[in-house]
Amino acid sequence: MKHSSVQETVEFIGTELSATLEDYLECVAMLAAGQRVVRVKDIAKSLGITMPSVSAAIVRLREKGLIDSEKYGYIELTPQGAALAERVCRKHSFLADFFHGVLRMDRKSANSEACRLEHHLSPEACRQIYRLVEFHRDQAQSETPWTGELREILDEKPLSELKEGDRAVIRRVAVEGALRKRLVEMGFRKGEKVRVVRYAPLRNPLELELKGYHISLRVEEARGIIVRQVGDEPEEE
Amino acid sequence: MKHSSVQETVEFIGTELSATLEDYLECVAMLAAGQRVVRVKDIAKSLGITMPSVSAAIVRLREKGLIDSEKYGYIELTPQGAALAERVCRKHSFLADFFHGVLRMDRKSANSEACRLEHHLSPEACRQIYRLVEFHRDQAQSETPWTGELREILDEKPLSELKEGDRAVIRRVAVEGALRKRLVEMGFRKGEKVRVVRYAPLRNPLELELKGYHISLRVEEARGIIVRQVGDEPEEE
DNA sequence: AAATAATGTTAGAGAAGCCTAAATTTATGT
DNA sequence: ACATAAATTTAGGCTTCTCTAACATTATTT
Ligand SMILES: [Mn+2]
Ligand SMILES: [Mn+2]
Ligand SMILES: [Mn+2]
Ligand SMILES: [Mn+2]
Repeated sequence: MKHSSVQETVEFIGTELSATLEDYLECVAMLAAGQRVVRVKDIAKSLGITMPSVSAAIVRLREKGLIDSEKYGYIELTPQGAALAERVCRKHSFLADFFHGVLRMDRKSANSEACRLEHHLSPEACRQIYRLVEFHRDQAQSETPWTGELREILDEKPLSELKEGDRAVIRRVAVEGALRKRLVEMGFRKGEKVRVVRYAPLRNPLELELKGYHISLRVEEARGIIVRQVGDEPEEE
Repeated sequence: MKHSSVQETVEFIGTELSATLEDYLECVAMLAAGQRVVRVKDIAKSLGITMPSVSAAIVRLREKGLIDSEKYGYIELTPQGAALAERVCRKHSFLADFFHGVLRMDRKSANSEACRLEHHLSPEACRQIYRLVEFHRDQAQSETPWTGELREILDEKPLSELKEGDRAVIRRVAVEGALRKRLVEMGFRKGEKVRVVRYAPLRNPLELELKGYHISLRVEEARGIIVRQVGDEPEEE
């Protein structure tokens, strides 16, 4: 109701949504999948935005024929809206797979990364990333050596980036000179296990556990110790 | 001049630029590298934006202490501005490497892709992609088999996506039934070379050259023929 | 069946970013 | 030097997206 005549489904061309509106659509789709009905309140909560802003966004989406709702009522996607939401979700999902599965970021970061990028990727880039993810999964499954090598590289990070409670194995001490000598003498050697016990209030120094002893290190020093995080990520696929 | 006291360089915290402003900064840096002076006109032309809009953006950037310029005068980056621009450029550059070098997109698409995404990637994602690019380059250099396999996969595209004049080798016919039989009988077989002679005004049908003969195909039919583009991309690294 | 609470909409405002049209300033040519 | 051209800024307007405060509707209690 609004368009007068033919070609409502065919006229699918001028469908260029802003990143924001795509997120609203995606959000509605996800909520709809988990609940009977979707309300302004749910969207507001889920996106961390006030209800009036959501209300206004819903109006914009309704004008584009992507959402169907009546005043004070439930919110539903039109078929067109659902189709678009589905597209966004697919992008989100395989981008998250890329960041988590291939690039080894934790699920949460991978998701937020995906949700920021999903609106800016061209279809071609999507396709190529999708293929890369699939290829990588196949190769990882057949345990080709290169996927292991890559993982080793990707899992390296400076000790200073761990969070409280994280455990890691030391890979190398990436500083030279006196500091290196000091660190090595303290026991920071390849293969050794460390655990972050606690950050001081200002994140400096940080307290570590190494071979049963507790050691304090300044963040600048910890930055030079390259570790491989361990124990995390219970692979909740 | 504006901030009254200490810590102008140290206070580097609240430096969250919008995607737009990052692009302005990047643009100024690039122009500055290629010319003696940068003017509003140059930026406007380079970004495809009107001069008044650029003027306004310059004001916003000057307020943030990232650009130094006086009315009707040249535009320069402050040290802080240059530092930020440099960061954006680095992101752009290795993202472009990712899309071109790893994902096999053509340079132009890779660049525009990179320039859209560069503003939305977290530092962690940046680092991981950077590592992936490096790893891939090393592996491709030592000609490991998997990089070749991956390339084969990434280079596949439907015949319908080629542009006029493009040449390609057929990899497979990805349809079943009568249409498949017809296409195969016409000569669309694995290993055969094709060239796109011309698209009809409405992009349908498209005229192809196959084994010296000219053949017309509807786009829907061409979509089912998976090819590997060839001859393009003179590797202008 | 009120009264109260929860939810949703309206009104109004502000920041970013874009535009066109109209000054204003600087550069250039004779 | 002065007229003209080019570049820049100002002024004013528009869209998108956000917010708070106030009002309206719907749901829940009592
Ligand atoms: Mn998103
Ligand atoms: Mn998303
Ligand atoms: Mn950019
Ligand atoms: Mn860029």
